[in-house]
Amino acid sequence: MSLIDTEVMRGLNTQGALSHEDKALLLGLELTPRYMSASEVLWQEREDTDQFCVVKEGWAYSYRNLKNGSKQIFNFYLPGDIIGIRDFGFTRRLTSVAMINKGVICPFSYQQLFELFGRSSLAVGIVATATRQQAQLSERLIYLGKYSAYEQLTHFLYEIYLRLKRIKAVENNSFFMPLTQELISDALGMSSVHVSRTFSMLREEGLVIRKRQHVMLPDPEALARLVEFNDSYIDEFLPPSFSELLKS
Amino acid sequence: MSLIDTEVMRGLNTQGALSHEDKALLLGLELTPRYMSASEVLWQEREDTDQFCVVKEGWAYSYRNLKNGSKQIFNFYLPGDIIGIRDFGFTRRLTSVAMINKGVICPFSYQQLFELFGRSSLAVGIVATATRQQAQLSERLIYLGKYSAYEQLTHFLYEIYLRLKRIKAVENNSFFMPLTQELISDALGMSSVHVSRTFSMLREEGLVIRKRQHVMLPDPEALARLVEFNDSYIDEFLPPSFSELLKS
DNA sequence: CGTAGGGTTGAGCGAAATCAAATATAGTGG
DNA sequence: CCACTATATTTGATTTCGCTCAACCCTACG
Repeated sequence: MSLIDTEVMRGLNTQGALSHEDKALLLGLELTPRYMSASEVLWQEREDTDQFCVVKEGWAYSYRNLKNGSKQIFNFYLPGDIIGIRDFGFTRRLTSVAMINKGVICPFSYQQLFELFGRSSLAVGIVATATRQQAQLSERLIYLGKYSAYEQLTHFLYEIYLRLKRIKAVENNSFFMPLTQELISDALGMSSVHVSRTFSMLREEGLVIRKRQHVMLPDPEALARLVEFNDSYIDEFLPPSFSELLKS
Repeated sequence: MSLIDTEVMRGLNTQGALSHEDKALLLGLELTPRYMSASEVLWQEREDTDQFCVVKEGWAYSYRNLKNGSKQIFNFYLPGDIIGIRDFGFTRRLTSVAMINKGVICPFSYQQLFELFGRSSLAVGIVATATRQQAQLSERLIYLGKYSAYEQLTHFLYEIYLRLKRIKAVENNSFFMPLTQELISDALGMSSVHVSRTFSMLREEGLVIRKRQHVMLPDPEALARLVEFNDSYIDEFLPPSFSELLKS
């Protein structure tokens, strides 16, 4: 999974906004693969910020260890996602990042990112990518604040499903999800015990079948209807006007 | 309060990264003031996205009306803040935005933003601004997920205090805060009744004195210690290396 | 002086946390 | 291939935080 295949960059590309040099620059970010083992830490909170990463394979997550001993997970990163944009503009890492399972990442430097900024289209692409991450976070925030555990977990599973579908990692409504209930609980701000109970409810209703790391959603759209899932933050295209604006 | 006075842009400027043209472009965003009354709506969720705003005076907030009748507030915008970056890269608004009290905003167009992207320094500035907003949101998320109402409100008040201090709107540890407890409750994901109770606790402990729209924190740092406030996401400078990278 | 929009206070309830114990299941080395 | 271990998951019992409902109070303002 390459950056160039992400929603945002594909959008720019089909709008004809990416030159050969642009694409070359983008691909240049992914030349130095690094093989990561499960649980390996990419960086810790408060370390100096000096690079970003593209996930090529495997899942990663960003988190903060809290003073009360628990842990808050912010994001799960799937193949094709950029890790570290959140820290752009800060000298130190705001969160730690670690792999969930083994995988491959491609680190790239601030310098390389700045080269992208020299090209409007790519600057636009980066900002759009960053705001999409932010939009994802915002949706999570809604569910944390105002909805029940049941609705939260439902929303979470459907979001993962959509994101995986976009990168062609869903087959027959089934997908691989290397998350423990503990990890899910740290992301959703609930106890792992309650995650288990909530999974049981979903299972009894025939909405979610989960066997260790394999999840099947017999009727994904049923989940979406349950929580009135607003998929625009994941699925929407770039505004068509971007191509016009980039030409001027 | 102008964009050019924000932390991020001042940082770039003192690093010598902003040319005269850059500054002119920035100031050009603030040429068309629009006077807004209290509660006036800037835009609604799902409307076409065609502009951004800088807040010159007054407070605004972004929110989503939820299917269960409640409302989730994402951000409060203070003078100097940019509204709408969250929607960049989407064709429709992800959230509604409205004024809290009366004020002045300066709208600017996508076209104008794209002109900024033609200049690396400003593109960097915009991304840094966007990620700072995201960082703010992330901190909120932590408190929503893992901390008690008491800790949440404490954190919230200290954050507002810090943001106001940065724009010189704090005097003698006192500041003007045009928020009802209802608005606060919609931001923090708790009931307004419980916000009231929590304010009472803070009052009894002598940590917060609140009279209508005026708040005084006798000992702000005491609040910060209570929640181990990590102020890097508000107060930290841009990485010094930015100036080097922008030259190349 | 009356009213309306905040804010405060009390009582009862419920969702989810915590604590604790019992079961899977995957991996490991022998 | 099996026994053993560590890690996940499930289930039950109890507690707690914060919600809801309801009444009441305050104060700014026409």
